[in-house]
Amino acid sequence: MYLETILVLSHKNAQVRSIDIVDALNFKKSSVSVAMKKLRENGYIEMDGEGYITLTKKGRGIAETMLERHTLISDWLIYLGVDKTIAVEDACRIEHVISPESFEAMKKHVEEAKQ
Amino acid sequence: MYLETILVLSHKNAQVRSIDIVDALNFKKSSVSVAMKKLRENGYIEMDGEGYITLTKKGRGIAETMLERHTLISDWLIYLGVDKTIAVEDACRIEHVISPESFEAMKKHVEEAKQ
DNA sequence: ACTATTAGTTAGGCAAGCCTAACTAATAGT
DNA sequence: ACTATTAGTTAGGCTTGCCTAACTAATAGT
Repeated sequence: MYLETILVLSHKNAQVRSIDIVDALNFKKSSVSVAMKKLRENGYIEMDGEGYITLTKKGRGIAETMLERHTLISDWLIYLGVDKTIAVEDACRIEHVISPESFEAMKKHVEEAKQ
Repeated sequence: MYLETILVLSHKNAQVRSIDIVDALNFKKSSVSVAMKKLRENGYIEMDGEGYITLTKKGRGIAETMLERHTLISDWLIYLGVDKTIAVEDACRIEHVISPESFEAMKKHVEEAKQ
């Protein structure tokens, strides 16, 4: 969730700080601060002296996986007629629980169905 | 999760006790005991003197919703070529996070696609 | 200079949902 | 009768992931 948000923010913002994540996710500063600490400790992100956040290779990989899942699942739900807001919320939750196998199968299916 | 398990067990077992749920879910007795207490307190199940469990109307409704979701999602993933074990595990998690809107859209799509 | 705002931190709380450990109570085996 | 097994309970622990509260430190407004 956090990694994906950082990736998305880095696309449109040039630089990403904790406060941007706070605004994006509507969480509290303290929650984000603690989460960033953990991501730092586990080597998913790096933070420079001014608090600017960059994804490590490891973190970027996960972020990209999540973003791909999110995009495909929400697009697909929207394509099926689901309201966009709901589709995005559902994709957000499904992307975290679906296995790589199921996602790949779904991806293949969606790509075929859309043609 | 628990309600759905109770419904499935009641189909094949005539009577359902906590221990049956322990075996079905591979949880510990204490976890199931605590969970049953909460379900009882919130009016989802009833337990008689011998510990036999029945779903209330409220509990049955939720159990049936979950089971329908579970069945449709896992069947669909299997249909897409996902290994059955993985499909069932994924369905288990997705059924709890998908909205009614998305599920209905998906159901419609799956029914059409299968013909 | 003084104050307000902004960014970030730590500490402690709380709920969910699992666990182990220690217990009661009833039934079954010999 | 005594013991082992089976079913169930309570208490307390742990992790995740959010929260509020109280704090530091730096920047901006007048």
